[in-house]
Amino acid sequence: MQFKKKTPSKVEDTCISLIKKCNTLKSLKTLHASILRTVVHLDLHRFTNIISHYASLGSISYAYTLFSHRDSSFFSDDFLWNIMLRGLVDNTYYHRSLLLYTRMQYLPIAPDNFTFPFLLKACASLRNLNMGSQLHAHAFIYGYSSQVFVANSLISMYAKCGLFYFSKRVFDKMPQRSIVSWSAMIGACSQYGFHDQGLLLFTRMLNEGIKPNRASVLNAAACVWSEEVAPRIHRVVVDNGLHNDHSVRNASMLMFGRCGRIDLARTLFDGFAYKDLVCWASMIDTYARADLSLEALHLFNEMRLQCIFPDSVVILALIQACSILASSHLARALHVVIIRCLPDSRLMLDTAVLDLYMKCGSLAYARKVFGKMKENNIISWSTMISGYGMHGYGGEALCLFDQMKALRKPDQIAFVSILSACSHAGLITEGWECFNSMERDFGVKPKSEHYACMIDLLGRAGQLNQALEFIERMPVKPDAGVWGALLGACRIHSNVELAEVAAGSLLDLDAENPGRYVLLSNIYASFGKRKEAYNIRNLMKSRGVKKIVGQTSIQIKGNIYTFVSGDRSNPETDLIYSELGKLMERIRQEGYVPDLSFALHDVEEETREMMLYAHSEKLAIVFGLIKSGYGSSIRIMKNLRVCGDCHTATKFISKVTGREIVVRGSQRFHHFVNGTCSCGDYW
DNA sequence: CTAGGGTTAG
Repeated sequence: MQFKKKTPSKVEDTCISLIKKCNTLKSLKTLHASILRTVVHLDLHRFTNIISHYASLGSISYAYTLFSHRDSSFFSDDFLWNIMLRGLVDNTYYHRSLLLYTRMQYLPIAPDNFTFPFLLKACASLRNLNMGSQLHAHAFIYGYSSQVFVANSLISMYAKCGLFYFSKRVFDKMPQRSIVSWSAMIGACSQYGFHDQGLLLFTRMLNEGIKPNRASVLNAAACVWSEEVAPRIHRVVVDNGLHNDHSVRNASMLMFGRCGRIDLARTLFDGFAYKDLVCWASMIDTYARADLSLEALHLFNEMRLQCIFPDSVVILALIQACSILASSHLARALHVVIIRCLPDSRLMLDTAVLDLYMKCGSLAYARKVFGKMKENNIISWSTMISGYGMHGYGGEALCLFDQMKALRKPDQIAFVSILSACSHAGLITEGWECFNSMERDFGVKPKSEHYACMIDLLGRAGQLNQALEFIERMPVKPDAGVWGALLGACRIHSNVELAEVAAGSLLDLDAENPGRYVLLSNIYASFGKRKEAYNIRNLMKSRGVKKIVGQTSIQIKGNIYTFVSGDRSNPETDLIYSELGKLMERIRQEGYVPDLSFALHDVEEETREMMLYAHSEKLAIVFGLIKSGYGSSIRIMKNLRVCGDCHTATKFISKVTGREIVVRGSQRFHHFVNGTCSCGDYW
């Protein structure tokens, strides 16, 4: 590129427009050299432009070198400083930008209203609250803290650093606000889960006559979680002509999906003339979160047919979908895709895969993935710990927890993982030790979930009265999980009085959960209190709560077979039932006694026993025995908690057949080997 | 020269 000599002012203009036209680092360097050859003394304006352009082309170190060797007459120009700060921040050199600001304070140069937004952005990205609030003070002293751009930056800085109420205070005190102030504040509300407040702000904004733009509706849409509100927001979107914007359309789609209107989400999806990757990812994720695994997988196939390659977000959505299906085949297939195609974001994907393997019962693979992970964070540790917990490996979980404690401060969820692992494994002393250390050693306040684990632990030990006392002494309000744990313990230890206490709260707190009614009714039935059992079932019906049909599935050679109680839909039904009959006879000889309290109550005893035999768990196990090679283990999955009678029967089956049987219930895994179960008969 | 802005693991 050649630089032509013209009159000085023209030269300067041309020069700057030439600088701006450079779109590669190489062309900029050539131009820079030729400018230096032609002009002896580079003026401030051109110098700044060159630095700015080096930064925007990514050569921040070059820009910084130029800046450091600048002419002494440019020394205290704030524009130049701002450009340098912007360059650093844009290139994610946040720390460096803050250091430069610190140096600036010792020089005769004052920050202006442009300076603060750059620096606050750096603090926000670094989550450096300390520096952020110092900058707030400086901005105040220099008189810029109410300036719209500065205040907007403060809002998002505080929001990112975890101080929602500081954001709110800045917002409330602003003498005037721009659309950006509103959308930043609404965004903060959605980030902190204050959805109603966010929607309220959005409405207020509209009432003040401010025309919504892209960002504001995106943030408002993220606050929508109810079917009634979603169409209203969508109308605002359409009325303001924002419905053709890609990101807005994707956000609307997700909004409908979140509110349970998968149909409307799909309609929007189908309406996209051009579907980008985010669009596919969002729809697949919508299906996965709605437990529509097969739809998610189907859509993924369609995506592949259009030659669109998945990214980590798509894979995460698929992992979610597979965890419902619990297919270890699919898990491995996905894992292969990750290893081959997605070397980035490995921590997140590996953690998700780890969790998936655990949920599919592939403990060995999970362990392998964890062992090979290059880095670990609190999430991956917790995942592995709760995975061990689900399988009843309390010792391994504790060992891992100890290792983790040396490296990271456990958070609330980490404690849920370890406490539930202790309760699943019956490690009572260890559980108490963990619980006591929470607040004492780590400053983590126990929440309801942690108490629920402890109730489970006490219940397992049969200390039901202590469990109740513990609940009464809880500093937080016991939730459904806590009472549910007590009710479960009452079922195991046959305590109808306490069951009634627990149910008293539970049937209000968790009124729409059918499992609670069924459990209580079973407890009554096991005490022969037919009338009470019947009443509970009636209460459930009158409240319009539908019982979830129990079903068990088993995978044979990549195909998934599902059974419900008394199922006769399998083509090999006759064989299954005749084998089932033989097997039941065999385990009876071994000492199995059917527990009729798990059958329906209003039929004859003989029929009840037949119905018990035909429970979905038993059908799936028998099918597995028929279809799999001798000696191989059998894996089945149930959508609900495993039935007590099936649990007993499975123990006997594992003994008489010599097979390992792995059952995934809704709460945990049961490994049956030679007549015993890993749960220690507390499920 | 400045702020907000679609999907992401326990």
